[in-house]
Amino acid sequence: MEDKDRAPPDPATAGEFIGNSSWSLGVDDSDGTHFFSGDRDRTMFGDIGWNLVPDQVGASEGSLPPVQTGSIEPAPTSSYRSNNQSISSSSSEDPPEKSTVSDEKPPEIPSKSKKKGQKRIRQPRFAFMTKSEVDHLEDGYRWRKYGQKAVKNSPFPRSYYRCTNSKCTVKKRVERSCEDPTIVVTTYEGQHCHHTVGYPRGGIISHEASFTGHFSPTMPQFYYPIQIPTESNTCTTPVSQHSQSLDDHEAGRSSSATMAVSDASLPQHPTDEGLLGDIVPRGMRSRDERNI
DNA sequence: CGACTTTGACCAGCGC
DNA sequence: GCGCTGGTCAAAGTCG
Repeated sequence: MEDKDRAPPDPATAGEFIGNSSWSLGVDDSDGTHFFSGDRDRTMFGDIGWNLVPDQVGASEGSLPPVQTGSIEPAPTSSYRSNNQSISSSSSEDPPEKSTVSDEKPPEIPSKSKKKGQKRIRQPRFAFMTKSEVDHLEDGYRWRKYGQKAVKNSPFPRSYYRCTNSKCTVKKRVERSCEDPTIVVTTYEGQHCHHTVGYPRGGIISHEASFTGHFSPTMPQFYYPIQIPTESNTCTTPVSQHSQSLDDHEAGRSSSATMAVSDASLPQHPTDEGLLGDIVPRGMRSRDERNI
């Protein structure tokens, strides 16, 4: 088990983002979900929630802070199991500086206490799609699977994970696109109130880590969004329109790999402010970058 | 032995 | 009200 945390990041498990160089932002009215859209390259992600890393405690309790801030830190890597199939992400259980979600306990979620009459509180959600052959992408945190369900109109089951940190209420949902089985859709809910397991051994970080709770400018790359239309729930990942471009890029690749579109390599990006700018205040970014 | 996964059952929300 | 579906629980099993 220890080996898991020490193993070098596995590109295959890290997955590959499906990205683009042109994108737009839309909103899915079904549940206040925001989706980024784009049309090229590999990285793709959509904001299925209201924010990424709400700074204030309780922000996730329904309120939707317009700006997200949060702790930014070196992202981690994780580990993988020997069979290379069931990968668990490593994570740091220690919250050295719970600066952002500190003082108070994380928002209480009636997860375990499924008491009658108690309404489920939705946490901010953020989803992205990754081209990967493995379902569970590593993101620097450790997750415990607590459920799996067959999804309507999809041949692929959906897995439910919870952060192993007892104080952390973050959950994530992993499922494969019904239209493009090579694409894994990961949806995060909530925000981590702790740091990741540690710094990446090998320097490769999964994209997930950067969005789950600690948008990390330390990572040399950012990802560009693609549209994740969600007209209906029949298929959470209608990525067909992207498949082609993806395939083009993926041609020749045997499997998924951690792939990031670095700022530098994205000339057409809306600006490196783009998504990042919407999420992490410039000041914070620079500050953290200095910590690299 | 502890951590994690699997899996069936249960519960709540939602649409009809 | 009823049925469907998503989400969660928790016991049992697996693995290192």
